Amino acid sequence: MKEQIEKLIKEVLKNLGIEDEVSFVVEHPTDFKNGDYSTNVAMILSKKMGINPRDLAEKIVIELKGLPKQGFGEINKIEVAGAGFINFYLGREFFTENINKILEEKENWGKNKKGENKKIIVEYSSPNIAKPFTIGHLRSTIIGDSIARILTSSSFKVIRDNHLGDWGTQFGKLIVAIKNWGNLEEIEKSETPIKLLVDLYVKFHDEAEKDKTLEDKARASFLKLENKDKDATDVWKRCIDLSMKEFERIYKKLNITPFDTIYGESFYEDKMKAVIDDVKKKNLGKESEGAFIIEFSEEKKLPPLLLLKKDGSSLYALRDLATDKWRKNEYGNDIRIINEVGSEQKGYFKQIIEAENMLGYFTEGQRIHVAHGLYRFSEGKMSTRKGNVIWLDDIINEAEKRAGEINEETKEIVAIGALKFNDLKRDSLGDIIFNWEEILNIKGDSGTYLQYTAVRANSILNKADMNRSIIDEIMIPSEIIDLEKYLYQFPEIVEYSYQSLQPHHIATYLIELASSFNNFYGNTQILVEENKYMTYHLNLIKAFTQTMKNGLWLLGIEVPEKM
RNA sequence: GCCCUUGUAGUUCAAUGGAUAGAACAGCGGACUUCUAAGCCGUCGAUGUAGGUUCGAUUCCUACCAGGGGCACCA
Repeated sequence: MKEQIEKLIKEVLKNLGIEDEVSFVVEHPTDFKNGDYSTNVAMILSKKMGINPRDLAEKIVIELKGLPKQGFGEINKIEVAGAGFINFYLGREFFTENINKILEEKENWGKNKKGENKKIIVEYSSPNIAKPFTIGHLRSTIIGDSIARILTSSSFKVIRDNHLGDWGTQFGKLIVAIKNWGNLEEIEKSETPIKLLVDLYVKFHDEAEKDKTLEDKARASFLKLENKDKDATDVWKRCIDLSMKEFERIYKKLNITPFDTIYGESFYEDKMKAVIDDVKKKNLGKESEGAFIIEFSEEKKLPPLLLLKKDGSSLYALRDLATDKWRKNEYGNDIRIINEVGSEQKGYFKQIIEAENMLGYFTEGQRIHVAHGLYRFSEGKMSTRKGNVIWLDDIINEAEKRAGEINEETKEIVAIGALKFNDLKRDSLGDIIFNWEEILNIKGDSGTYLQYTAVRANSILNKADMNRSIIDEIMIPSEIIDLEKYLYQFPEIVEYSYQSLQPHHIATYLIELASSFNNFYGNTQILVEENKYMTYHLNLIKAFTQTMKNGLWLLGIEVPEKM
């Protein structure tokens, strides 16, 4: 439609003797009452031509109306408005056709698309072994899962990768802590093994402030691990088993799509040497204060990237480079990679992406860091090291308690929906100040509102199928209603979310969609007999239910049977 | 010090350079034995400051103010 309108306008400009390229746009006005499409062409041109924009717009409209009819049979009305906008109003047939399309698409929408072999890795969640799964990890998990779903619906072959933090000096710290103050057998028998491991991790940092040799001991322990020391490896493996059990339980509870690959950092342990070789071959490496680093050109304004410590053991960056090199070999040169990771790592990812360019691994745009802000207390940052964290379990329990006060049966699905929506409704870049009331919101702009509205629409359909009820008094409205217009925009919203890799556009859209439904059907009388308007309404409600379901699927929010 | 990022109603969030800045919560005021109250209707209320670019700026640019984050052996 948009292209059609653009074509018509270009034709008119030609007729008016304007030959130059004009960079006008055709778009949806923000307000439905300003039409379905709108163009600013008159405002762009008016200055150049020295004509009042409204007069020019009128002129263009007259020309438009003078064109042969074919090509814009679906346009009902063309109007000049505001400062010189030309607004196009579409007729009912157009929207009815769209609703029929939605009803037909039912079975093969989005998630069932085969994919056109555009492979993309979405790396998200990536919790650290033996650290708590707190609200901090929640964001990457929820947003990453949603982005993966959006990409799937946009015909990508998505590879969901959980890049576990199962390697690094932290394990040295943990091994030292277990040796000094813990007992692994007892931890394994405990009901809350992860909490005990975290306690030890926190204790390590407390003690390390008093005893400076502890940090060195931790580094030594990690070096042992890298050298495949038997005892160290045993402790490491047992910690991983404990953590994985915990993570799997949480993913299931959160309705996160199962990962395609779960390769921890340790998986890439033997793939790092190849990167060092590449760096040396390209002469990009340098020794500095005993460490092995990559330096960037001055105009990049990036600090050097450390690959190896002075004791020769590896750093995060080297493991990441090894990871991406391996992925390229495994999935092909065209593979795209998205890392959904906190914004505090923005600078780091700039370094990684730049380094991979220099190494010739990837080209511009192939590697993307999707950043999200952090959950914070109003007093400051959450930190595992300091022990001031909020466990995800506590949040889920509290959310279920609140949802359970209204309906015990649906409390789990509602609690998770509320939690997820609260995250997905906002631009992910900003920080979130932790607040119980906000995070567990089940009123107003909430996942619960969406679930509830979807359930209610479904329930109308069920009653209608039983031939008992129908919507009365509302005949077919003479004007196109907002609900129809919102339904039409769904694919564009998904496309926009995909382009910007921002699920929140879908979230806010769904709120508007649901409101427009409630606005129209929220206060309706029910009749017990059929009438001739039934098909219009039932199709509209069906299309609505279907779109809500698709939209909520993109956010990873389930719809209960009843509420 | 350098780099990144965020400032929108009392609060939590929207807004693809467009039209009267859109919701929700809280506040105030309503409707109603229903498919639906986890809802519906009405009302009050906002772009950090100062410039610039533009026909048009919450959006782009500059400076300032105020938060948050990063910057060498953590990840």
